[in-house]
Amino acid sequence: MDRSQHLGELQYAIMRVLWDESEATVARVVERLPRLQRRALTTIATMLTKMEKKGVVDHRADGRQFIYFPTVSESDVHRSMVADLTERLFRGDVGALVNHLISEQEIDRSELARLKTMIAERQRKEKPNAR
Amino acid sequence: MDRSQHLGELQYAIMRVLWDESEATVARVVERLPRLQRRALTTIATMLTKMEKKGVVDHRADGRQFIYFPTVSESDVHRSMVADLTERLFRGDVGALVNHLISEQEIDRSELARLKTMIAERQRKEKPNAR
DNA sequence: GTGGTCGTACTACCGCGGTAGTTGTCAGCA
DNA sequence: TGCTGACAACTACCGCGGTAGTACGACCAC
Repeated sequence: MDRSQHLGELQYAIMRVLWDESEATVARVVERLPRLQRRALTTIATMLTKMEKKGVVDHRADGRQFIYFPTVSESDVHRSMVADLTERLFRGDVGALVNHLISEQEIDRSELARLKTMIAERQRKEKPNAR
Repeated sequence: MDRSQHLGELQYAIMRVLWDESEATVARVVERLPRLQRRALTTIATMLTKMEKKGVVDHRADGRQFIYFPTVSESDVHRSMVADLTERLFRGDVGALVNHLISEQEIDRSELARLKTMIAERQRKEKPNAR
């Protein structure tokens, strides 16, 4: 099982470029990286190699160049990383995490209202085929 | 600034013991660690030393022994780690994270209802002194 | 064909979580 | 007084994210 598609800061930034562009050469990735994440070409190339070994990207050759593309979606990564944290910190209790978010984290009134709507929406989709 | 009170798996398990016991010797920590996290005494001692350097625990001497105690609370750590992930994955948008949780993560009907109550509760506390 | 450029491969290194053996020290006991 | 056991300190290593220099192969321009 290829669990642990946990990505570091830079790796995630690289994935963002790839998700955005669908595919890109190393040079293209570097150029699309936000200033703060910008690194030497070789660094990004190394990172991409490691990420390929990990299975989150793959590449095909175009002449001399390698064109990299993602093999996992952004929501795959989100799911995996959020689930990881939820497990670590709240023994997998998603409700406890949400509770933490609305009680301990900065969140304004309009946001709260938006969330209520989201939940109602979700309930509508859930109710009909309740198991 | 002592940011980054990000804790690894074992470190968090150690903190859990410390929060639970208020303070403990190395031996006591080992003995209270869940089976899966149990490690050699020296490993825990090393870990505690590193954690002290990081500022999440401190110790006092009792004769030959060191008694360790936490210097940060569990909710401090939760806040810090959750904020970290929110920043990384959702550009700090807490609502986006909650949205992800209720739409992508496993969550059942009764849980959904519980969350609605939590939000309503929170709104009652928020509304009066709306800025 | 020979040198410069482009681009990947290889290698090395840092920091940190994690893991634990070895060493040194001290207190209490024989 | 000298041994032993309990502890902390020190040291070393692994894996991985991150960082980048250097080597090397291929292609292009002259």
